[in-house]
Amino acid sequence: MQDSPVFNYINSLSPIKPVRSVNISQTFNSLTFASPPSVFTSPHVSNQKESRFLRRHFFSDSSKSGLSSENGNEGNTRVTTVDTVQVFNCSTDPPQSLNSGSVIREVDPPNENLELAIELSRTLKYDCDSPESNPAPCHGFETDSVLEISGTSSTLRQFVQEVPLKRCSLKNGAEAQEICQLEQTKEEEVGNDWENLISDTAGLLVFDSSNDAEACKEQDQKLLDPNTGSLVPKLPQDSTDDLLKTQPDVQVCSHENGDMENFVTQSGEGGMQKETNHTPQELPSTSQNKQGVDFPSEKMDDKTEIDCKQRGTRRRCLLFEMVGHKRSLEDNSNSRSSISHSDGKFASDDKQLVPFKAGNSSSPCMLPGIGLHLNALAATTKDTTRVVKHENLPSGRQVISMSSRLTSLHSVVSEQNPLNKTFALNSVERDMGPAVNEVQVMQDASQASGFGVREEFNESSSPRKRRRRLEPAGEEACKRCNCKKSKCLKLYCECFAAGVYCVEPCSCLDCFNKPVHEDTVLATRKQIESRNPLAFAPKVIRSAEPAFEIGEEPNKTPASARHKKGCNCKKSSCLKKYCECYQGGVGCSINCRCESCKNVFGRKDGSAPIGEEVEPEVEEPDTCEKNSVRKSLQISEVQKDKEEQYPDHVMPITPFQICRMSVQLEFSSIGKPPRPSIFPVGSSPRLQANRTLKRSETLPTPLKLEKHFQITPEDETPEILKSNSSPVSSVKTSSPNRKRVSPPHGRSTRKLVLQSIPSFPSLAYHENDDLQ
DNA sequence: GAGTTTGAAACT
DNA sequence: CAGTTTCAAACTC
Repeated sequence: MQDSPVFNYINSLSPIKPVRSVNISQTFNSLTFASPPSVFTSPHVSNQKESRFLRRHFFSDSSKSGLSSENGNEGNTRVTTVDTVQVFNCSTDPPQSLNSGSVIREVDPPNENLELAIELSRTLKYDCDSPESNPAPCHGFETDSVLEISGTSSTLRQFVQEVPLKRCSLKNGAEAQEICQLEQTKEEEVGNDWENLISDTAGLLVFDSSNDAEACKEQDQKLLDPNTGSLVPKLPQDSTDDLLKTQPDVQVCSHENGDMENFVTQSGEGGMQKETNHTPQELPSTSQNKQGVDFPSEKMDDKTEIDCKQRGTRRRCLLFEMVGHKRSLEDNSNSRSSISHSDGKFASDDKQLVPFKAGNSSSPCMLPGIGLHLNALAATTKDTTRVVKHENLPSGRQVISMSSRLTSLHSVVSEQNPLNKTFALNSVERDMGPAVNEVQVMQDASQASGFGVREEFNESSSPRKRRRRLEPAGEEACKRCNCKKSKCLKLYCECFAAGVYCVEPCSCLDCFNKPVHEDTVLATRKQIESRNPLAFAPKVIRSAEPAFEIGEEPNKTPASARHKKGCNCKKSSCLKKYCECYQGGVGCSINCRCESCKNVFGRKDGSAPIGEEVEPEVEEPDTCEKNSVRKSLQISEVQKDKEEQYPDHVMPITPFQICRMSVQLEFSSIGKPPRPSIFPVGSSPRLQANRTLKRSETLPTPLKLEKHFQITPEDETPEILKSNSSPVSSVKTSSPNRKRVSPPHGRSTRKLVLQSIPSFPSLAYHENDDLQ
């Protein structure tokens, strides 16, 4: 690992790490809140909420079981965790009622975001922890806490704050009161500190990402210092010694396995630290627990504890990252360090994640796996089954990335075992950090054809995860090729045309559109592009204006949305999918040479489209994708509704796109097996063209793209936009799903984003900005 | 599932 | 650029 370029890259980024913690938290916030572009903003919220619920349910089930076991088994630490759980329960339930009320109050506004972040982290944790290694207790705790937290939206804060409190107070009945007081004081003092808390927690999470206990410790310490530097100092204040002595919670965290607890503790610590900062007095009483956990610095136990904590944080980081990857790649930067460290765990996590994903949409994102993961992600987003499949599938689909990095990575990943892949991907992606945006772009591009958009970023290769996530879901679920003579190296092949590798679901013969033949694929792509630079560009271009206008019904394709080349139908009357215009859900235009055009979406002659009736039909073919996507989108994003929903309905974007989006969204179940991974087309002009189109007004792809990207980019995008107005960000911002999933405030991600941003021109972003 | 239809992609 | 061939999806049975 250390020798790996990725690791080096991460190291180079190391300076940022300290900041990351804070940044990350912010990124989450931004992601959850701001990230979504204007279009997605509202939807994000909704998505997040929904996702929460889903996650909650999922977690609740698993977590509950885990809790029961954990509670019985674990000692102090466990108790603390239990307490935390109780606390959460209290928040919801009257009994302890510590300060749940007050806590909730504070939390409420940010609750969603926090919850999202927490959930994400949780999900990530699950992923990481879930694997066999972790002792049930730890997981149980985390899950429980998570569940509870998720259950009570307000709990986030509580969760963080309470966790420490819990530890401290759990044993002591009065502690709860103290905690409540602390929380209250915190609330009063901190006021909006919850964000800070989040950020802190995020930082912790970042640390957690690293799996290896030792590495984690080291890194964690390092990271902690920078990130939670405040925390460290605080710890002493809190009289960590007492805490440590009193609570061996650290022990509880079985280094690797105990991560769950660690997470909790850490999260609590994060909150505690802040809290402590604010309310040092209270700390002493409750601090014991906290300190024990938090301030292991001096004592060996402390160290171990710290490690555990760190681990926990790391995992969280991973979790965030994971989340981020799935939903928003933004966090990549943050997770980098953690990721690199946690590789081994990741693999396990990923595996676990898969199941989780299935259960939760959260899934983990899993970005983890590159090809597979991406596919899985896509699949997972929609269906758990897919996720599983993806996992099972070694290489799954991969995006074809022109960029050397991406391609190489993809190839490597694809070749690697699923776990390894996931891991590598994660690391790579993280390294790629900026690439995240690219990934989205890639996805978009891939959808349309496009790689081109990402070309710039392709180099960064960050897009992979996103791409994978996005792409796989949509395309995989939706499409498969059945090529027999083209070897899947011609535009006849839908997979190839979509910029994705063929996957198992494909029935193609002599397929060369696989990561193994990456070189061939890329060469062929280049050749085709040389002939037609727009060959891989989306066939349907929407002008943002009309398409999304509220007034228009989704069914009707905006005048702006039209097929790139126009159709040439003669017998189908543009009423069947033979017609690319119809298939794309757009009306025929002057460019069409069709005969007896009866396109429901709009006739060549300019006659008004039939209207809504058409949509269903058009969508039907893609129903799986579209439906899932739509649902997810609708649920998730209100703002986007106009654009997204309409786009989905109206915009007949390529099914791939839809599928991908849906995948990214995570919600949807899957319909179809994962699709080929997207090619990281390097420098295809397409991408650029697409971007331009988007900006200019390419409706279809942009929408989809936006959707895909929404999650991660959003958070970043705003910032980015502010700073650079990178296209990538815009794209990402658009994807509501990710936003939901990862609320990363992630400043660290910001960094990454920034990098990526510059490279991309954010076409979609403009729209988003406008919308915003 | 096999066969037909269709129109885009590829080729000349 | 037009015409032809190839191809695979869409469609039908």
